[in-house]
Amino acid sequence: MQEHENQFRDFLKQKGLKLTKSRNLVLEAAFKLHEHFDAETLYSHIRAANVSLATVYRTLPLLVEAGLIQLAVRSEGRDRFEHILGHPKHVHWICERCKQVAETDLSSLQEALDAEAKSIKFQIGQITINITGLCRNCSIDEYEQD
Amino acid sequence: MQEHENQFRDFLKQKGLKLTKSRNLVLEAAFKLHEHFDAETLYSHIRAANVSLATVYRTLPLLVEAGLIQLAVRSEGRDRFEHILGHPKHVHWICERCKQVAETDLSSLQEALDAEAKSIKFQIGQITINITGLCRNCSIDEYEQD
DNA sequence: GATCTTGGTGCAAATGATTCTCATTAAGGA
DNA sequence: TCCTTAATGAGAATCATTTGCACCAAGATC
Repeated sequence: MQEHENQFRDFLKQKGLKLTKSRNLVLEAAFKLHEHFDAETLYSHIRAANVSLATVYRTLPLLVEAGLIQLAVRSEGRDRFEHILGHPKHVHWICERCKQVAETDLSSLQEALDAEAKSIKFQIGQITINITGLCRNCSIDEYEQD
Repeated sequence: MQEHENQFRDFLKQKGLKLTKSRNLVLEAAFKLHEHFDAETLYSHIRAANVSLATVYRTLPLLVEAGLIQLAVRSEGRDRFEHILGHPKHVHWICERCKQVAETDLSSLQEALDAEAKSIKFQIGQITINITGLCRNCSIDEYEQD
């Protein structure tokens, strides 16, 4: 039994919800997939087990609420998630040109954010820091091609 | 002539695009509206001038590319923008309960971000920092009601 | 300022991610 | 095992955003 399964089970019980076969499959698939995934991708991995796309969409918010995954980026009209458990908070560096997403540690910012939150008495849930611009390779290309 | 009008004109010229009446109306409306606005709201302010919703949707990305506005938050399925010009970068504190969005200064984080960017050689375009959680009032309510 | 080239516009239809409806099924406590 | 109630699959519905198209208007050129 993995840690995320326990956490999901506890979350559901506490909310009076049921741990079903489909929900478990969504959870497992989410944790097997790499960093970023969208509903459709998740679905493609478990449709064979007769889990419907609707159920995927219904389960995703539960996983978010349970603190297991988080909305990472919205790209090309689709929501992309990533798992949080065992994956420390981080900054996303999104290249506008090649669309690649790099990540860096958040710790150097954490302190300042906590102080800010304290002063306005805000209870922090999720932190999303996305920076768009040009990655190293693409900013070199700009010089050469434009 | 306002500064944002000049900036938009220059941007369009540089891209070989035309400054049309409709585009100007979209720009003006965007800068007249308060902080956050969505396409539909913008449209409601200029539809009387026979500007179509499609044109609003077509112009918004141009304003973003011109560095005049930026996607602030996606909320309730809709994209919400805000103008950047004369509006320093900031952090959004989004309450999950009452949906209100507060803003605070970004300067305490700027230095750390710049250092990070430098070390991975990333050319920063836009910075989006959204924090979800509970605002002061709503976290008080939680105690009382749950 | 007339002409011409090319992009822009309004309108309506299309798209596509996400949500909802509903009849049926299955957790999980008693 | 039974029973209550939430969950599910399938497909229809929703709704923000995009697109196709026939007509229009910037703005450069003469």
